[in-house]
Amino acid sequence: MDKTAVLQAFEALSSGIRLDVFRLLVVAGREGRVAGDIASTLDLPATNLSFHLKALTQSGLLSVEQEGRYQRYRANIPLMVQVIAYLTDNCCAGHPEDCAGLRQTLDCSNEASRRR
Amino acid sequence: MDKTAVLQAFEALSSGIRLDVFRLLVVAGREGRVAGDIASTLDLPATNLSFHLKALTQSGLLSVEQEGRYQRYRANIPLMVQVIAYLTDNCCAGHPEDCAGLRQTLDCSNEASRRR
DNA sequence: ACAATACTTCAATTGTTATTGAATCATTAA
DNA sequence: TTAATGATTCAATAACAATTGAAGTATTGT
Repeated sequence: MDKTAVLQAFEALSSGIRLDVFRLLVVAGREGRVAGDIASTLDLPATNLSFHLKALTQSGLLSVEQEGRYQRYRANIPLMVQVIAYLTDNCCAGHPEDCAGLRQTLDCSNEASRRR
Repeated sequence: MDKTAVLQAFEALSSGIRLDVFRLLVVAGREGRVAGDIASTLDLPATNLSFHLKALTQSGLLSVEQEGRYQRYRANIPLMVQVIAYLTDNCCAGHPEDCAGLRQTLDCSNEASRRR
């Protein structure tokens, strides 16, 4: 994973609007959401949302697919995982207990995470 | 975990210098590193590094401790974990297989992660 | 006490990012 | 084919972040 890609991802996530958009699409999963749907959910002018969707897409965190006159956006989960891996790389070198919470937090197949 | 805290963390990580600093300290672990040490490792002027250390510290991603005339910085791993949790929250609702790579990637106590 | 070292703050400049309304493009419905 | 809808682009303005050198504060060594 190269640093500039990770940086672009963090830049993309460092705006409140884009963070909301991305999280919305993380939850939406495979189905994704079309732009207008996102705009009304987050109560944003189309022009401003478009600006942020472009930034997120250019960072690679979102993908777009055209559906007639709609644009369907989806979160790129594998990229998200790679970014996290880059950040946490070697995080507990010598002291695995320091980041014990990490595995637990991220085991999204367990009960606790479903309750979160 | 509140959104503004997460945003501050992403803002902090969205600069190449701060990303390098943070990762350096993630690897350094409990021991941390003093400012001058970080400056020489990353080849940065003290004044510029100081600016970025302040931003990282204000975001909560770093802690500082004074040691005589030195300032020792450490990564705040629990906050990093919370930020990741916020981002990945509900990431595989209904489709656990979509983020199967997540658990594996982040199991830093396993062999593969030590080799990364 | 004085000088040196470690680091931070300040102020000025430069560069980058966000927001908005108007205009545009593409697709669908009448 | 004309009108309506969904979405993006453009240009202008406003807001914010990064870098630098000079000055300042705190601690240690002589």
